[in-house]
Amino acid sequence: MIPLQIIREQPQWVIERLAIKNFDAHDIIHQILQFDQQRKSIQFESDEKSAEYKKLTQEIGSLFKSGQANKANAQKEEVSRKKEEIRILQEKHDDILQKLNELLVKLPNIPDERVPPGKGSADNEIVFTEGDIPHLPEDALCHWDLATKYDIISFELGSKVTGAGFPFYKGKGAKLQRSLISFFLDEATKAGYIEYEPPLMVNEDSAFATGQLPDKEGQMYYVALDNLYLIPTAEVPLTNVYREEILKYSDFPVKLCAYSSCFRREAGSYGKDVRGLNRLHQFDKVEIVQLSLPEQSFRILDEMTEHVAHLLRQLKLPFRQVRLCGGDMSFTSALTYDFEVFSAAQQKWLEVSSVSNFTEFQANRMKLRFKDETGKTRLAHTLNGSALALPRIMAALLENNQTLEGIRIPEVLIPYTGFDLIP
RNA sequence: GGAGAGGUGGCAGAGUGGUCGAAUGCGGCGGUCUCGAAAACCGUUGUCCGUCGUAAGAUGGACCGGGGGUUCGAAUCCCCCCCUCUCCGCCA
Repeated sequence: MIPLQIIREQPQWVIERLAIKNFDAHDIIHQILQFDQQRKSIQFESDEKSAEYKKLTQEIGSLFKSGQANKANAQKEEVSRKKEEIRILQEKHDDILQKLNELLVKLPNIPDERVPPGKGSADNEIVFTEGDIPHLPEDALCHWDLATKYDIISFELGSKVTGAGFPFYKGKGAKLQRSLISFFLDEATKAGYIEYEPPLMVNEDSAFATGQLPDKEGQMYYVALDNLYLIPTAEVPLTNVYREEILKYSDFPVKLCAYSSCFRREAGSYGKDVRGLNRLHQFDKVEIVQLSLPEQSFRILDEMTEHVAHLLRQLKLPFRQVRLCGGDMSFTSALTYDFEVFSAAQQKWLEVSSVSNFTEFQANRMKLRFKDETGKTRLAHTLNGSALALPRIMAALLENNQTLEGIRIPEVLIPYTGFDLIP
């Protein structure tokens, strides 16, 4: 949620910035300003009446105390009238406030100056590409075929037991998966992130705070009986750890990480892109989250992308860093870098990480604040990144490392797997 | 799931209808004292939204788990929900 203050002070600027996200905010902003004015004047009126009302009730109190019950009773009628007036004003006020909030919630975060304009992924900017693209023989297999050949992942079993998009990992495939998780968590911990094991379901407030609700309601699995949502990413529970908190200046930076399964309905995704591990309903991910001082958040964003790049280097996967354009970035983000690895058999770049600075957008929703040096309460900034999402890493590892003898395991993972080859 | 107890300021903890945003203690911050520190003493110490003000600040309103109700008046009484604790049941 964009702080109302910003909209009041520079509405035109907000409209211009949001245009980068292909969002026409003109009407909404004007309505917001109108409602804001109305709300304030109603509050002024209501506050004045409340003050009078309070005084009257206190007078009645002291009249009763001094035994002047008759006088007191005589005043009751006027108090009731006042009370009714206040009630009506309150109702109006709350009604406008609700409308105002409904509009505010519709506005996406303001994109940073570096965000390029554009409609979709074709307009993203490649920041750099790194690593050698392996040259596979003609008969190289895609990961879904390798999965079957080496009996390490079963999509059929997943379909039978649950449904499409819920694969089983098996034997060395399962071990490799677990090794990647451990490796990623160890790297995050080394980098100073505190490890959490979060709940896999969250309540409505949490889902709202990070921006999943009301916007992406249909993307989450919902447990109706208990009114809980399965998390689409550990970002949700992790960032919500600090919901409604006021941090001290010295608490920063706050760094958290977590491994979790992630659940996404992916309604509306079909076709080639969803083949194999490319797009799943349930997948594993290690997530890093930071809370930062506003002045430092973009520097921290760089620190986080560097962390991700370092992971990919260690896994010896060819990758590129991409700066998302306005049309491709998320509702909540101010600046996002994606990382894509090259999956050599599919001949495709696959997104394995998305690192974003949400500036004060999430913090505003969740009232995550801090006291600055002068003692003033301000909104913190929140950031997060995948470090990393497992399935596509797995896909690229299988495809890129296939040899006649089997799948080679990257060196950094061998201490975790205990084997260097899936034969 | 059943029975009971309870949710008050950063923490502990008083407050059971009126002047309570809320005693007191601890902690935090500022000061006195000190070579310095501790102790002692003094002062200060919540959040949100208005109004006035460039600002510092002044001032009004709201908030005692959340929502609703009773009453001229509610932290205090009633109802619903959420959460915590104790006991019983069930169980990885």
